[in-house]
Amino acid sequence: MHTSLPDFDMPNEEQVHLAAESFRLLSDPTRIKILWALLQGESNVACLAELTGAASTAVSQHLAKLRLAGLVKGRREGTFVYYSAADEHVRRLLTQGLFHADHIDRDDLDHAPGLATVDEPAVG
Amino acid sequence: MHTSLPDFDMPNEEQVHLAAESFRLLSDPTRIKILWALLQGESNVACLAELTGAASTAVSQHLAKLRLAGLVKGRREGTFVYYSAADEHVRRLLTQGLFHADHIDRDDLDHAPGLATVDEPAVG
DNA sequence: ATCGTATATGCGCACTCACGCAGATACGCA
DNA sequence: TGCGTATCTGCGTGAGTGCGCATATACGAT
Repeated sequence: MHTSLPDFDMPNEEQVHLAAESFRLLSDPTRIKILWALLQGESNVACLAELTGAASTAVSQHLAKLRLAGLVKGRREGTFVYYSAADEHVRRLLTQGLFHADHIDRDDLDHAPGLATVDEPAVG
Repeated sequence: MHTSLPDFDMPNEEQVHLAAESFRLLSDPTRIKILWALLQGESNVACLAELTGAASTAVSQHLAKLRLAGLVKGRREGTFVYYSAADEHVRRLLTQGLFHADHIDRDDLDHAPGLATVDEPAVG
């Protein structure tokens, strides 16, 4: 049936699921702004709310999810909680996503597929 | 109020939105499998359905969304439509996401379970 | 102890999404 | 022309999600 690709390499179910979960956490504009801000320095809920234009409660809920996923970490100082991005993976993912957004070649028009050529120069 | 960061750099609203949309498209396990398969060679709906374990209609709908977003492109050959990944951005994003899945440091549970070191997916 | 601020959480609503089903469409073949 | 296969699309359903509101908690100050 599906022929081809004898040595086909499909990631583990769990790995796929985790990746999907990570992407899902990055699929919200408010969370992207929050993470982008945290990549430039730690901040607290009120500050992030102002920077992102979202309500404090919304920011807090977003931070809770990001913290559960391990994408951000919090440091309490008095009544404030200063958050910061967890690691460089977040930066890479987010940077790639935003960079990708600048290079999107949309063909949401019908775009009859008469083309071929799947040439893919090796990635560095 | 939010002090700090005088030269704070926040991406455009549109760029954030586009990035969120891209991430949202990558936030589904079935679509991740589809894209991962297409990164290793072009394939058709039935083949992808078998590889991913999803129904043909579901795969077709996923491919439609991915095509609208410009992440995949289709080439018709008779009754078959052979899909392939659009560009290297998809590969980089997906690879980073799957690679990131291996290095997640969750703090909702004390630590990740077994998950025996799956070597980084060989790209290119 | 009480009060005020900063943050977190439970609840409800509106919205989106993935999936399955059925029907429509495109293409090759006779 | 008609038939069979591959793919696409419209509709309904169940599950998930972001947000706002109200409330609860944590901390410092008095």
